[in-house]
Amino acid sequence: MSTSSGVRYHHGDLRAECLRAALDLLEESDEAAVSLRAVARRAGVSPNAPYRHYPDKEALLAALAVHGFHELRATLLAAVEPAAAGQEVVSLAQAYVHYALDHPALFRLMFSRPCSPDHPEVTAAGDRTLAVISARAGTDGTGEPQEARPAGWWPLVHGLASLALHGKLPRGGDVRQIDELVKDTVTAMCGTGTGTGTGTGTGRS
Amino acid sequence: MSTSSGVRYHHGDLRAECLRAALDLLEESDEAAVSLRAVARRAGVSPNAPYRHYPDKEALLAALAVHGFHELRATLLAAVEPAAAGQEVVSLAQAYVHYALDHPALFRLMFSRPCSPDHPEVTAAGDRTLAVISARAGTDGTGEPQEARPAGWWPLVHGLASLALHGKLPRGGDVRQIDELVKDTVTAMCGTGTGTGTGTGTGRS
DNA sequence: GCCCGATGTATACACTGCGCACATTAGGAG
DNA sequence: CTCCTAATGTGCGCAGTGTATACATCGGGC
Repeated sequence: MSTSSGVRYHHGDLRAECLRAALDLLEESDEAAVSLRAVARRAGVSPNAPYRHYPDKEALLAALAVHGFHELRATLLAAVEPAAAGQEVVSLAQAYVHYALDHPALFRLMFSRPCSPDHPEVTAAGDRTLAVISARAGTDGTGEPQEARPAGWWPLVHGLASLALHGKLPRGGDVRQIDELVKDTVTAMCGTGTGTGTGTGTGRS
Repeated sequence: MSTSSGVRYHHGDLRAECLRAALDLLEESDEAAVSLRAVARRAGVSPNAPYRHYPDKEALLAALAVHGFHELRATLLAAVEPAAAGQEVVSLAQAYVHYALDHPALFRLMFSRPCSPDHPEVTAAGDRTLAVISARAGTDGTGEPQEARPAGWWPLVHGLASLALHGKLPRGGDVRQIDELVKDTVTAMCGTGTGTGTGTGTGRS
């Protein structure tokens, strides 16, 4: 179904299309559904065509992880920008957990295997995201940093995300209640005094 | 290599042997290495023999997870028993992280996929372990509970374990330094005043 | 002594990752 | 315009996997 019909032999941008297809497969089911053949099928291309752009399956998964880290970073940046002073730790935490819940398979893929030895791109993308997390907010004009995130902030929030993904957090799977739980836990553990109502969430679905 | 030689046709306890073989494969490499055929090979048995005891691969993995939760529970109980008063949160946390680092593939398997809908045994085993975590210590004779673990304790420690497994914790991969980092983080976030020297660890290798 | 259910084997099929040779195309040199 | 070359995609094949089905073998009850 390719060479004799009018279908173009060259795809144009198969590399990007493979990423898209793999992401779709991830969202639709889970990592097990991401096979190079399924990706090729979805791109309307021969089973081995993706190998021209990704040397092996690990490379495709690594590219997916990189994409995820970029997206997570953007989400965190978007969440921290309009945050009211003093609510930054909560907004960031909620955005982090939201991202995990919105992209469960991708989030698991990003943190599943040790990334150190292989694929430096993944490590780099992860570190760039981590920089957003560990950075203190810039000065807000008064000259003093808006808020400092304690050293345990990331482990706490990452644990909340992982356990929420695993379904082991109380309050079932409702997003609003998980939002509230994240807010309560983070404020309690990080000692932010301002506690007014439910967090506003971060705009992500 | 089976029916005509003197080798016994029936294995005796293949169910347990499959579990052992699968655990060995997990420790030697990772979850990807656990195939039913490899398990059967290692048990010296036909490729399809395990299906007599586990209806499909998921069932085997679920049994592995159950085993892991039991083992983790025992480890936590062992760690909490000889703990000095006021050091319980730290000892438990270190034991939890140690278990993750000692059995990386199994730990990931235990928390990889949402366990709610399928395999109630896994959920039950996980909840029994969770009970050890969330329970307050019994009275120590004086009538007052030794220590209360705050609500965010588990997410924090689970996050520490996950990130340590992922290689994203500072201090490289050295166990002693991770021990100290866990101790520092947990005491800082959970507000336990007693801070004397490095934690003793929990006796696990 | 004989039969039956439990246990393990044999065979088969679809699917996967991946290596190899080949076909097709785009784009520049003449 | 023609031809050559490298990038890109196809076809085919191999080994390994999960799983279904039919068959062989064993141990315990009548």
